[in-house]
Order: sequence, then C-alpha cells, then structure tokens
Amino acid sequence: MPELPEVTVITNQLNKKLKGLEIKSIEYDWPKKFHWGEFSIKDLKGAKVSGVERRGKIVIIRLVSGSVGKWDSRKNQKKPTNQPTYKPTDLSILIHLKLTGQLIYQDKKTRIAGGHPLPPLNKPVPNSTTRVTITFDRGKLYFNDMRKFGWVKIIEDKKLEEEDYIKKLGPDPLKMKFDEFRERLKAKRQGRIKKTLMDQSVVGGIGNIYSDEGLWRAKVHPKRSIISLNEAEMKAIYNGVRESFKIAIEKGGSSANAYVDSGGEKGLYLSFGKAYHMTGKPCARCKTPIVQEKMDGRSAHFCPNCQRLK
DNA sequence: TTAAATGTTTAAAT
DNA sequence: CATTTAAACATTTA
Repeated sequence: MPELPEVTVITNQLNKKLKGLEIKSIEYDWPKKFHWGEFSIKDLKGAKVSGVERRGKIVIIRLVSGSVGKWDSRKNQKKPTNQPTYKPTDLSILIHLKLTGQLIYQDKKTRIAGGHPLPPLNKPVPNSTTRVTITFDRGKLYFNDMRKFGWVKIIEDKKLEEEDYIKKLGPDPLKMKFDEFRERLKAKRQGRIKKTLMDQSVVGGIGNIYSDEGLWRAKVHPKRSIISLNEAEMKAIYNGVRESFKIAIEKGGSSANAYVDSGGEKGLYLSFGKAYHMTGKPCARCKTPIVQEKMDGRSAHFCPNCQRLK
C-alpha cells in the first residue's frame, strides 16, 4: 500500500475534515475483513470523531462516545439489549490499506483522496472497488480496496497497544534518533538490508517504494547484509530513508496517478522517485540504467553502479 | 496468457 | 526452537 508518506498525507487531511463529525451509519459488503470484535453498529452510531492519526501504515479514526447504554463489566462485554451500548472507554476505527487501499472523503464542497493510485483517485465513489462506506452527519468516507487485502477493525482506545499490528510496530524513522535506528537494524545481523527496512517490527512505515528510494540515496545495494554495513553506510541509509519520506510528504505522497488534495486540486506524480519503477532509465547520479531484480518475494530497483554489492 | 503489483500473515521447510 | 522461504489472500492491468 501506500506507505508512510501516503498514509501521513491522507491522515492529516482526514483529521482536518472529520474532526467533530458524527457517525450516522456504516455499510460494507466485506464482512470477512471488517472486525467488529465485541462491538456492533449500535456502538458507533452517534459517536463523534475526536481526531485521525497514523501508526505505521494504519489510519486510526478516534471516536468519543455518543450514545449511552449498559455495559456488563463482570463479563467485559455488552449486555444483550436493544438499548445503545455504554462504552467504558472510547472506540477507534483502525484501517489498514494494505496494497490497494484508498480513502476518499466527500461532502458537498470537499473531496479528499489518498492511498493507492488505482483506480484513479478522482474516480467517482462509490465504485466497484468500494468496500466500506461510513456516513457522517455531513459527508461520507469511502474505503476502496481493489484487491481486498486491507482490513477495518473496531477497538477500544485503551486496548490499542495490544492490537496485533500495533504491538509489533517499530518506531517511525522520522521520529527515531540515528542510534536507535542503527541498534534496531543491527539486531537482525544476517538479515538483508532491504528486507529488514521493510520489516514493520524493526522500523515502521517503510515499504517497497521507500526502501528502494532510501537505499538509492544511501548508495547501498539492497542485498547487503546488516553486519556488512559500516557506520557511515548505516547513517546514509537512515538519512536516505528520512529524506525520501520528507520529500514524498511534501509532495503530497507518491500516488502515481491523479491526486486530489483537500482543496480539490489535482497533481502530484511519482516524479521525485530515483529508483522505484525506473527500470532501464538512467540513474540520476551516474546515468547507468537502473536494474530491477527479484528478491525476498518483491522486486528491488537499484543502480548497479552506485549501489555495489560489496 | 502470464506475470506482477506501494503488504502482511501463516504454513512449511530448513 | 529460531530462522528463512513460499504460499496465501483477490483482482486488475501491463
């Protein structure tokens, strides 16, 4: 999916738009990946958005209780009643976009869209890839996912840290000091650098695009093992990943197709990319054609001259 | 027609 | 038991 920069961009925009909105209803045709846990639609109806944030690559829509009812604290579950359910704490909606997820919010005068570029982000919604629709008192949020790899989960705020994805998640490269970044990577020793960078338990938010981009900037071959990296190379990788993230966030994400920002403006292509999907194109530094090679089940793109294996 | 795709989990093999 | 690799998930597009 959408990696850290894309999720950051859409999260920030959603945060501005959704704050204070009240949930009216939720529709979905995708029960397999909509995890309600012990909750149900009754628990969300009337709840208001207190903010939208990001953890790794997931989007979290935080809610505050709107309705009140009964909660059985002994059984730690809702009582079987038709009354609205009382929540001992507030709830959150977790959304993982995986490979092909998109989030699109629309109201009378606004449209914001982010995530995977296909289908085009300016395509009308709902469409054939729309899996979940959350209706607010003013506007609707659509979760599209062509390949249905993504998921939605309803969870209590206080259990957020125990959630499977979140509890394994390493810190953001942008929020981490170099020392911690280096130590976390080093723990993988024999691991190959590209694969390790994409390991969400080591560092959060890096996927196939930005591991390629970061390593290109660092002039490090994606197959290098962690133990073979010296201090300078490690630092270059740290900086490389951070730079590519910062640039991508500035540019509004890497979505390769039409991107519509909160003002309805179009634009933004993966024009800043130096390696990802640049196979055969000359390296921006040395003009050697970028090569693509399959490794660890993914395709890596790199410059065979700047990024030597040894 | 076949392969590949902005990701993660799980089963299987080492 | 720890680690690595392959397969699975589901669908579209090049």
